Amino acid sequence: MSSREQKKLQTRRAFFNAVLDLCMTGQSFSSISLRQVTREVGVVPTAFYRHFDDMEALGKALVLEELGSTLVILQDSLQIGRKRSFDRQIAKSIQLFLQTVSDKPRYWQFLVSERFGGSEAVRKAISDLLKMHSEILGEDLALQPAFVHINAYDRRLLSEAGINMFFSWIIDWLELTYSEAHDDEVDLTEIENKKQLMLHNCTRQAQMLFYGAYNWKSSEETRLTD
Amino acid sequence: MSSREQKKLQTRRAFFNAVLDLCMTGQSFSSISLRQVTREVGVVPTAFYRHFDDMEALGKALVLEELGSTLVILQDSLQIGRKRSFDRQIAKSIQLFLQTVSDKPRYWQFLVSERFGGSEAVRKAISDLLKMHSEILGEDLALQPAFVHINAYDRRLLSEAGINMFFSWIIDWLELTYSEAHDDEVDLTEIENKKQLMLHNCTRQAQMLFYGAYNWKSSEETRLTD
DNA sequence: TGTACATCAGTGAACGCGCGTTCACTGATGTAC
DNA sequence: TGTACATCAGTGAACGCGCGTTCACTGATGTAC
Repeated sequence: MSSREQKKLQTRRAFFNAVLDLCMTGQSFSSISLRQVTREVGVVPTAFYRHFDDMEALGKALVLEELGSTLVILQDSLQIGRKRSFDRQIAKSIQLFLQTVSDKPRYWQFLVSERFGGSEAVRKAISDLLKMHSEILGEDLALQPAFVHINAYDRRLLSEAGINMFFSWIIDWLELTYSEAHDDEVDLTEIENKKQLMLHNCTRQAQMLFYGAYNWKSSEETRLTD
Repeated sequence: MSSREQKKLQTRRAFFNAVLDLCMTGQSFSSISLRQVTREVGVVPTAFYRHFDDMEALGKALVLEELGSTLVILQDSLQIGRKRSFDRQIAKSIQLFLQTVSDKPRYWQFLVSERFGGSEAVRKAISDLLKMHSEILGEDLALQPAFVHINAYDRRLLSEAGINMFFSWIIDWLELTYSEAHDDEVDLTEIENKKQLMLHNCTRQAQMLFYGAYNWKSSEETRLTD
């Protein structure tokens, strides 16, 4: 790759970073302006068009090129283990997942905030990403002895429900980790206690779901009407 | 109440309606402008300040005054019945819930899209609303024989997980009902089939969670670490 | 290797537009006598 | 009941500002000979 191409790619990544940083200030993607982004990157507004047609294209590219790899974490986290006891493994998985969320807060915050957000293109891109990953995750779940009795279709439903449950925790969890990083006057051990409590609550919620799956009979018909 | 006060209240409600209508066009609340709203209401931009300090205040008031009553539906829907058989009642509850979502699509779309959206005030207001309702719902669940063995704390966690699961379906469900209403060329029976399939999938996901709760032992300790 | 030309990421001025907010106003409704 | 004044929801002009997008440009990097 030529040094010119490298430089261009570097700027492109700077655009992605700028969007993520701006989203961390509390704004949603659809309320961020093209000029704000270029200001953050440190280029003139017109330079934007060397990389993307418009903000929608930038948002879509950000999801496709940067956030896909982030979701791979979900696979590792939700691979409810094969060696440990069932309930311990759930706890460990969630601890792992929340840790990776804390490690890359901007990625997860963006995914959650924009999943049902104002940009059609971004919404669609995230939705497709999640669909793909719940499929993969559904296959992974087959490896866990506790779930072998569930058929592929229902495993897919279980992984979808699991992902949605995991996603529902992210914003509250990130708020805790932010206050840990920024509010100097707050007692750090108090936040640590809150994090432990949240970890405990999340684990119990996940256990309810996965206990249900453990006791699941795929053969049983779902009766919809009277 | 004087006719002048009545007229003012009417305009205030018109502002709420305008926001909901604008949000149905695919925009997020934080990307809607004050002038857009007043245009939709049919008043001059300056009239806005007779009712709200700024857009944040409008958003917050909308949640507090209009959307709280919408969530009461959740109570009725998730009161996993006392007369029916367990699994049939789950199916019926979800059917009921999705029906009410279809009945007031603007309300639910706003709640879901703005729950993790760009306006701090709106986010907080929705979060508080949901917290309150999962508390009420947790108490309601005590009335279901299948859940009496779960302690209050865990019932609260269950209702929270249930609400989050229900919320995760809303956008996909609304997309289905929109295509039913607008895409004339699409086969209506095909959409009806998709809706039935989704109802089926949602029911199975909910059953996994509530089966887990049914088999739950509150006394069992949640072990967090190795 | 050296030269002459092509490419193209980033520049900077300019545009018309919708934005939030100010201000003094109007005229219908409400109130006091 | 009739009159004189107060209230206040909605008006309309005006403001400065940041926006997205256009255009002709610059100068470093890449390519052909």
